[in-house]
Amino acid sequence: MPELPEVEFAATRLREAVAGRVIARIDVLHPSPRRHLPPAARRAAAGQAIVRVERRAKIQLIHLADGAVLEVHFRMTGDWAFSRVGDPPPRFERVRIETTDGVCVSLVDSRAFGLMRRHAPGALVLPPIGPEPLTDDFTVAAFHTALARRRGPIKPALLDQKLVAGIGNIYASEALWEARISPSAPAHTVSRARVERLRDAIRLVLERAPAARYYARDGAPADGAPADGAPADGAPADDAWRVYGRDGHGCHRCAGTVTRLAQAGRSTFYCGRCQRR
DNA sequence: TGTGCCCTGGTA
DNA sequence: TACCAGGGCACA
Repeated sequence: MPELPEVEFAATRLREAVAGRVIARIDVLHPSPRRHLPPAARRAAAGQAIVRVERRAKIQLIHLADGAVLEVHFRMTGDWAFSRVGDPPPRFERVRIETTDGVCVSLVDSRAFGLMRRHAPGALVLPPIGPEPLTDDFTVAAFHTALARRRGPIKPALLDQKLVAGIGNIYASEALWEARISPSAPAHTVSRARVERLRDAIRLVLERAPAARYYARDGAPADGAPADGAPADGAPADDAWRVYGRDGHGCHRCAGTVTRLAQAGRSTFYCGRCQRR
């Protein structure tokens, strides 16, 4: 699941592949017009140079020379695949961007949850997004204040991008485990000291994540990723996570057992022995 | 604030 | 063959 480190890695690869090049054409290979660019948006983007690629939370923004912006969200299984025009298309290709000098960038997305849309020049509006967790903007004071306003359990709160940018279901479980906080703890009851621990834990799990661990779903390593690391089937190495997906296994820290819990329709994994409310 | 929906490959 | 996974959005 691409979370912040993986999206950062993807944006970097995209930047290196296409910055300065000119879009020749964009093809959509999935029938969902709501998720991908309609014909008028594709026509408008053709002929435009790509001037900049940036990332905000899990959103990638491709800035074009005319001021328009292509917004891309990988959701669950999206990734970039890079090739040359004329090469066979990668598996699960949903959108294909070709440049005038023959570079081909494919949005590959096995579950087709991903999103690409065009914002007209000057019309870019992003949803409210909280601070980037690896920057100085992510302060304990602001994080504590935001959590204090939440009445529900803390784990679903961490998934709220308005609270902090880029945390997904996996790293939410991992960070709470690192901070020894129960995912069921009411967000507003978590003390400032524990919020600080959680802030540090979020940074730890994000910084520890080797971005290259995220692999394209077609089984091939993402372009530019080292050959070592995760298995080629896209799954994380067995020991990649401290708690995520380890339901029924022993806690890595204490004698407890990892338990799965459903919160807001998402799986949460935690140790009931060393993670306290 | 919680639930259901989108979507489809992989798994039981 | 049915079910599960998940990010973000609309809705109750």
